[in-house]
Amino acid sequence: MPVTSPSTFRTTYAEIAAKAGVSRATVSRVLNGDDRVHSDRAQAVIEAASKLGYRTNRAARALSTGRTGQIAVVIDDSPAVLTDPFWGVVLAGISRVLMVHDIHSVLMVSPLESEDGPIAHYLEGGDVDGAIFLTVHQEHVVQNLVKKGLPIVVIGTPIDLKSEIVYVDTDNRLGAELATKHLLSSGCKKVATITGDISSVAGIDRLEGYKAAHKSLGHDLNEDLVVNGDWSFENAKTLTLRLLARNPDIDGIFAANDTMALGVMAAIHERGRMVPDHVAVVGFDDNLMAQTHRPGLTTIRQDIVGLGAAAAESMLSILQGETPAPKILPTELVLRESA
Amino acid sequence: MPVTSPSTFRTTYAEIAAKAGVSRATVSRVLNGDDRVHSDRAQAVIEAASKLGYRTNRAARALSTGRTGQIAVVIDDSPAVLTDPFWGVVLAGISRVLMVHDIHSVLMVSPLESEDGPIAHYLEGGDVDGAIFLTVHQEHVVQNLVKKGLPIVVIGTPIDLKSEIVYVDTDNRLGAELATKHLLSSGCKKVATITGDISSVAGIDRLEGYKAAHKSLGHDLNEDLVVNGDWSFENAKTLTLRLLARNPDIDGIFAANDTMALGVMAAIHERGRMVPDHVAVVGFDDNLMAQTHRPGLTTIRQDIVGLGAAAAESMLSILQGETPAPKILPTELVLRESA
DNA sequence: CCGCATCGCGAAATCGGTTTCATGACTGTT
DNA sequence: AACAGTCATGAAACCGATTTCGCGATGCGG
Repeated sequence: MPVTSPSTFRTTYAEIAAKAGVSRATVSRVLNGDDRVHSDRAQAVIEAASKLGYRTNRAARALSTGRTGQIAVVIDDSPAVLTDPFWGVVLAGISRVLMVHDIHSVLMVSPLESEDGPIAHYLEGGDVDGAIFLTVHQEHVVQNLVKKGLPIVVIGTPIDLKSEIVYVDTDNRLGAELATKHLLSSGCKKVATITGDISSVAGIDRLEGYKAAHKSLGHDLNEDLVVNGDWSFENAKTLTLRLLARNPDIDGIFAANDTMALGVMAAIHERGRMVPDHVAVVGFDDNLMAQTHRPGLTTIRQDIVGLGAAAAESMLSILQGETPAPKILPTELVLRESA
Repeated sequence: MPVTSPSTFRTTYAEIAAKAGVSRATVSRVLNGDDRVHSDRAQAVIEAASKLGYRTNRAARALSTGRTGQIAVVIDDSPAVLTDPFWGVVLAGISRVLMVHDIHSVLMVSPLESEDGPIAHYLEGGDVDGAIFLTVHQEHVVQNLVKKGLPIVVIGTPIDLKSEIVYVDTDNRLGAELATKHLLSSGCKKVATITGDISSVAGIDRLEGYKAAHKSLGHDLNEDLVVNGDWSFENAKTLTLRLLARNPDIDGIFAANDTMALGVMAAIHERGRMVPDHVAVVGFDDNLMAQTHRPGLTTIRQDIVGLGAAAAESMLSILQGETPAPKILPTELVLRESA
């Protein structure tokens, strides 16, 4: 149907072929870097293509090769996720890498409820060559897609299926250890932690890092100082108030993310105590709020762009038939005023 | 090239046609809702398609119809943009609407420097049916694409080309007026404003709203109380310190976004003054920080998801050959502690 | 100088829907 | 009962790039 679309002006191989005096097959070979073409002919093709302003028609190529040149990026459609600046930056990391390889990122914002939900539906439809998941609640859905042969990379460590799913993640354990060690070695005697959601791997790992730091520095572990949070500001604040009431002599708190660290500081202030003089606080993530809050939040910086880039690179690797090992990215302690 | 891809198992019209005992043409008609097919045959086709788990091949369809069923979403690749939670939410709004119409969002994260930059390149390539721009610095680049017939929607009001570009925006002027009126009518005598970047339309409009509120409530406008910021925390803080030094009796400040409002509050505290007792503060956006900061920030809420959804709907409308009018979304005052 | 392997290249088939066009069946009119 | 006009349907062309296949030309060994 000749919908008079903007693409009316697109050049095709036929035109290039005519202009360069070769066949369409040769045009294809040249433009795809097949070196078995005489250099003068190749030159002619390249010139013709550039003069005519040729753009390859991805649909046609996809139909012919079975590869779409597109990767789905799947994000959970919940306010908590989309509101988090974290994912925007990850997205940028992914997009940059893929774009260099002439691959488009197709955004799918939707709850990945079930195996036959809309997302799984789309992904199985063959519209994309693979999928990168930014958050995974339903591992078996992912596993199912993997089994069907769809190249998949997950950002964040899987709980059960570490060995079956390609993933990239921040070194949560070591980061948390760094944070806790900083508190312990800068003089704190009694360091508590507000954990993240400990049904998530990140939550678990950051807690383990906290414990490892104590062990490694020869400090006793007091289970009373470990409080299970849920990554949110309000909850962390409430928990901290309760924690400080029970243990007034706490002089350091490691919050498993920055948002909670702000909640922790709010609670400390509300109790009339000072950060860091009375209680030192360290967070995790180094998000914008860590920088803009006063006092500035000492925290663990993740390489967020790097996380996205690593995911994209793992995807490229899978597409080339390899099976990349999980990638764990290092973290870094950022010193500000809070500890 | 028969790359043994996951899509090896895809059903085609040929198989459905065979199973239903009709021709491929008829399959196409039925699956595209052409009602000129006997209902029993149509039924047979539908059943066969569902039994075989048919998924339409978008590449094939695109090649045939010239429409890709994809819309580009273009975001500026700068930390300031990607770090802003705002855009993630807009993205969700866009994606939701488009997905309902079976249109994919292709993410393009890149600086849109010039008319022959990579983005313009892609967009002209015909890989997408249209483009939604989340931020626009170079209006002429956009205009150029519009002239070439590419359906385009811009989020945010254009500076020069209001009449030539389809856009959606928040009612910045009225929102700012609301904010300022709230300050003035709740007893503030001397209300200053830290503007956004006044080379942007949002910056200008929010400033105008500030002025309109004064006029409307019969307050004099003191140009000394208008300070040009740049949307950033640090800058706002510095400017506020200077402002308060010059005008110690300021008792209200309207910051043109929440990030700056936090900077304003930081400055106020640093001067040993209290929010809102000494100086009341109102922001704009209602982002996460407005909610988590203590004291809670009174601010103007934008319907961010709505902004994305409106953009997507305008795009759909353009794709149907219409020329939608600009859409300006209403705002709402959110009362918290800061004013 | 001849035969066989190699090499560059074009003709044509292919990917999977969509759409035009022609055909045969059927309806209704006189 | 014959004829024009609908109508549902299938055969085939088409979208544009890729790739197989085979042909003619060249290069090499003997």
